[in-house]
Amino acid sequence: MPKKTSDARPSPPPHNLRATLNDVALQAGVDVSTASRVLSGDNKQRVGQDTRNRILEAAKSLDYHPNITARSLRVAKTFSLGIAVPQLDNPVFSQMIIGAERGARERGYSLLIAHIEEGSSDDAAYERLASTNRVDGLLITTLDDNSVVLSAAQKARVPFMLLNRTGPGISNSIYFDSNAAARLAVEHLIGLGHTRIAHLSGQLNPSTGIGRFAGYRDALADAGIAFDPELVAVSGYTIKGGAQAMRKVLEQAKQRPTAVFPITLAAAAGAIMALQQYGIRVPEDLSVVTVHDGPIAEAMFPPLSTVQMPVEQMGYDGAIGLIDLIEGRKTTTNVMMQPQGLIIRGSTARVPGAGT
Amino acid sequence: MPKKTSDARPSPPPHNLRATLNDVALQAGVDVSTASRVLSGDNKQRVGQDTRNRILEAAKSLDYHPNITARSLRVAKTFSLGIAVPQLDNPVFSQMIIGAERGARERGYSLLIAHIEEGSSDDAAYERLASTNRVDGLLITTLDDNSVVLSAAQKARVPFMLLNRTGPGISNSIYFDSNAAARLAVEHLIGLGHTRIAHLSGQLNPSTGIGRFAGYRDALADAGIAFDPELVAVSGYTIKGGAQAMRKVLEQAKQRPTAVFPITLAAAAGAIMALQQYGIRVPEDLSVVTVHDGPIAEAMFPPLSTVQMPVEQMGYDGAIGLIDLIEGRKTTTNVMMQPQGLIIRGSTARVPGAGT
DNA sequence: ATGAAAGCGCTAACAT
DNA sequence: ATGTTAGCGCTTTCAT
Repeated sequence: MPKKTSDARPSPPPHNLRATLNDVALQAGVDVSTASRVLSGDNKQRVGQDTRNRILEAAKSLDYHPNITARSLRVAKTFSLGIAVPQLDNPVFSQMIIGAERGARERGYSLLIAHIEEGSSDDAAYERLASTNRVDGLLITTLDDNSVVLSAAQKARVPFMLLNRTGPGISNSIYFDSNAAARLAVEHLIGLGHTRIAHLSGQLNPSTGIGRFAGYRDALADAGIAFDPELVAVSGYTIKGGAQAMRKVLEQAKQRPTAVFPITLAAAAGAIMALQQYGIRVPEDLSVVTVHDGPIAEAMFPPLSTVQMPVEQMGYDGAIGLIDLIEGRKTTTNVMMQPQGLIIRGSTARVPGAGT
Repeated sequence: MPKKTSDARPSPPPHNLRATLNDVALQAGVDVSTASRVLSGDNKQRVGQDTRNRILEAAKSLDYHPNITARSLRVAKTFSLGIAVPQLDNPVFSQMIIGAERGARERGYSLLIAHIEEGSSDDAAYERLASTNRVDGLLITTLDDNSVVLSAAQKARVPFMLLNRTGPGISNSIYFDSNAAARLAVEHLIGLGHTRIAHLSGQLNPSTGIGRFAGYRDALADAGIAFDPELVAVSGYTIKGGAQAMRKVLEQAKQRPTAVFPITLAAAAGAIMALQQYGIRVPEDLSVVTVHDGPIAEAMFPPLSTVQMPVEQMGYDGAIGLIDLIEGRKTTTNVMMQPQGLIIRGSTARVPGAGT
């Protein structure tokens, strides 16, 4: 019985559409420019306390939300960041995204993701994001060598930031001290009395692969342990690669190692599979430690001892740094993050036959 | 010495800024509306072959890329989709995102992600995405009950699609036949001669939890195996929950089960950890099978037998369906996906003491 | 302190 | 088949 549209009703959306700044201005009895001054967030604009209140009130009563598209057009910024990842189902990248999303959100930006399909060139993903003017900046991650990505990023003509990598000529990156992380891992093994320590190494990526390998060698050298090339095999960054490399080491080494340091969580998972095939017990017969304390480290059996890697933090800092870049607060940021520590779980033990 | 700005130079970006439609029109000697007709993709616009070519050529020579923000403002669409996920480092969600991103991209949309922080209400994430007019539609995933999410989505006032869930009053969803998947898993065990089959069940989510539990009971009933409540414990969807539930079953059951069907990959990982603590061998003493063939299924020891779940496909179909909704080609889509099959790996074997 | 007016780059009537 | 015009919602000089 109550007529739906009677007289002055303060029903939030006046029409079916969303309220615009103009609607707010009308209702507050001011000009839209004044409303803008109040509502644009830039609250250092001088507006009378009284009018300001009226505008705020009107906005609330109309459930006003700025149309970010219009604002973007006007100020020539999209307020969004793009992140391109090669594999989404890799804890390193998902954690990075979590961090980046948080950073972006805190600064009022959105995060747009692009998945770089296996096989398609990286260029495609960056072009997609940047050339259509969808993003103000790019967060760049890659498994491959930097060169490809770099040229793609240049082409994009927006500021960009390299995540988990750096390199010559890179003016913006946030990366990890892989060398220090490797040392931490290997020194842990050495501290447990191990001397025959294998390494399953990376190859594709200079930054991670070389850094961790160097840390491994340095730690051995510092402890006066001779480097034995038979104890090293290239695993890359996959489970399968880890398993293959582990088998290779077991077969090529005249004297079996008592510990292994696989370059990543994935390689470690593969290594443990291989060990179990051989009937080698972890950690009784052989200790395993790796870098990156991702969620599956806890889920494996035995739970893996790992060096903590601030992956989410890298994503967060990357986003913040990129925004600083975009907004002109900085022109260059190269930050190396340190490993946060060692989490000792069940995969490492004293060298067999060493007493307590 | 060469003057920077001499006469007609075809250097791609005329100024430091990007070329606009106007630049293209100028260079082609046509009006911007004509250029728009050619370049807006809507190529069923009638434009003379000759002018069309000139415009295309000009666009290429200027390296023109449409400003999507301006287009968005004009047509009142953002050409982007939002997806809100509760956990990014869960293979279910990462695979869904991969699929959704692919679907969106194929249709010229971008995918914007929002991470629902633990503790913060889901509302916040949806509001963030939708109320600032950043997205044309929402892909909704949740671990919790639907009700919360639903109200949040309504508030968002954009079309939305539920992923991996459905419910009464939901007009758009794409979900999984959990019942059938559970049957497949349990029938596999029954086929191997098992009769004492435990189940680690969900609880939080009606759709997944109830469906899989029902499939478990149905499969038992069909095989004439009596349901034994002692063999069931609630695990939820985490590793820790899986381990606890497994322990509970082992302790409460008068006669130990010979097989277990944990509700998810995470629960299965936890269960296996618990079994290893008890010195129970998989699969010699006890078989394990679960649903969702995520990447860690292969990485575990023993590699897990699982029912394949089309997670990525759900993401893809969800995105496509949502876009159909947005563009008015459909008004309702409720699709139930079927399990794709059973992958038998090393975690299931014939019941102990049954001969070949 | 506030209003008037212009314009970001694009698309879509409405001419012609 | 192509040009003219208006305007999406907002911010930002420039006046007052």
